[in-house]
Amino acid sequence: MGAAKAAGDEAEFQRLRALVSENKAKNADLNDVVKAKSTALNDLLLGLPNLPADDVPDGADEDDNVEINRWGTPRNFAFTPREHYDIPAAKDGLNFDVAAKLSGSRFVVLTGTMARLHRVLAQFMLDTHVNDNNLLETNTPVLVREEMMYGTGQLPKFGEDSYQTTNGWWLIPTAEVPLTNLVNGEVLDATTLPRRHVAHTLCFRSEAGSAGRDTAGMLRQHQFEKVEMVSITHPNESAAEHNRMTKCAEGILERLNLPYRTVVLCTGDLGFGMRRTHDIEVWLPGQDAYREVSSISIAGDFQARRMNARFKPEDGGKPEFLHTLNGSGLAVGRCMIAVLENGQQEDGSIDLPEVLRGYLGGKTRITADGNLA
RNA sequence: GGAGGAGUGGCAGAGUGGUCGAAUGCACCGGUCUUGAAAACCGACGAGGGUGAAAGUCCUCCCAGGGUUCGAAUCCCUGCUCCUCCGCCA
Repeated sequence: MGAAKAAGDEAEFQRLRALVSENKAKNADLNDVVKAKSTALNDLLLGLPNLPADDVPDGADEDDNVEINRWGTPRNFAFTPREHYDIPAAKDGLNFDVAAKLSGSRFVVLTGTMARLHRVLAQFMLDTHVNDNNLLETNTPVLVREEMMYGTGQLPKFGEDSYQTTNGWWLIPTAEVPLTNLVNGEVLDATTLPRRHVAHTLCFRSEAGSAGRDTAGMLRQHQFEKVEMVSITHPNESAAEHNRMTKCAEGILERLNLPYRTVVLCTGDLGFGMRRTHDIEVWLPGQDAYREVSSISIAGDFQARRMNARFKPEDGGKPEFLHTLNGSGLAVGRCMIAVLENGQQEDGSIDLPEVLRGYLGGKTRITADGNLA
């Protein structure tokens, strides 16, 4: 038509013009149909969970998880060990009442030695991951766009578990969201893989559906701190990376001399977007139970597909989807609970792990009245 | 928060309604020249997807999404991002 116009052939131009106009209406109708159907299809696809890896054990719930590692021996207590919030050395520094005044239930105000221990634990974790495990320290926003929550799989199905600001940002429930979405929409050079990030962030969770569970102490909070690891890998490397990350997390507990066990989640307990998940559970003598301090998962290409995150193969082939993995390394608050409960003494004081001494001015314990000594 | 301006290939930067997926320069790549390199010169040179054994071929893409039009990089609307100024704040 451009040619006809340029040649000044007005008759041909008008004929073509009418023809196009006619087809245009049909086209518009068809486009509407396509759009409606593809939106519906997309919604369905976004609601589909990931496929478990072949070696994930079948099972209905957490009782069917399979232990794959156990480290350390729980101490033999000559007295009945207390829960963290009842230990004299910790009691005054964990203030749930004043936190309730400020913010409501499931919050805590830490003061003095508790605040310092909490901070120091996070720093110890970061230092270990950066210096010994070669992860890239990363500091991210904790408010993210909605599409990032789709990218890692929190949305569309699990919006009620997180918080959203009035202008549309989401508060991250885990640093997995910003760290993984760093590669959202990117085509990476294969030679830059793997990418290994670690970040210490606040996390926010509504804890919808957990009413009445773990309400005592600081085990389950709306706001907590976590050191998170995220690896972006070539598909061939992701399985090995999963084990590497698990060791990184386990290493933190070993250095802190805290007994733990590692389980592989069965199909029934596996999260929406994950192929295989290892949970690391630390021994809490006050509860006489192993409790989760870390969850390390391989998403395969599940998140990468949602994010359209790809890499260019070294042989120059077409871009392929990356694999993404994430894991806590570790939940700071829960880890502190373990330090408190495992180190408690009959006199109400707490012996601290050796590795923290350098962070605590050489001090080795918390006295029953809450001071470092 | 207010007022302006801008988003084009790896980078810079033309293009303001008609064979534009897009000038030019730089970078990169191949070659000539050279003992070698540089310079100079010649050539090639955006991305994603479909199809194909390959050569090729088709589709989509000028921040994103809508709209106007027979036709949009170009006009309109919305969003996002960046820049400048003012305000405010850590």
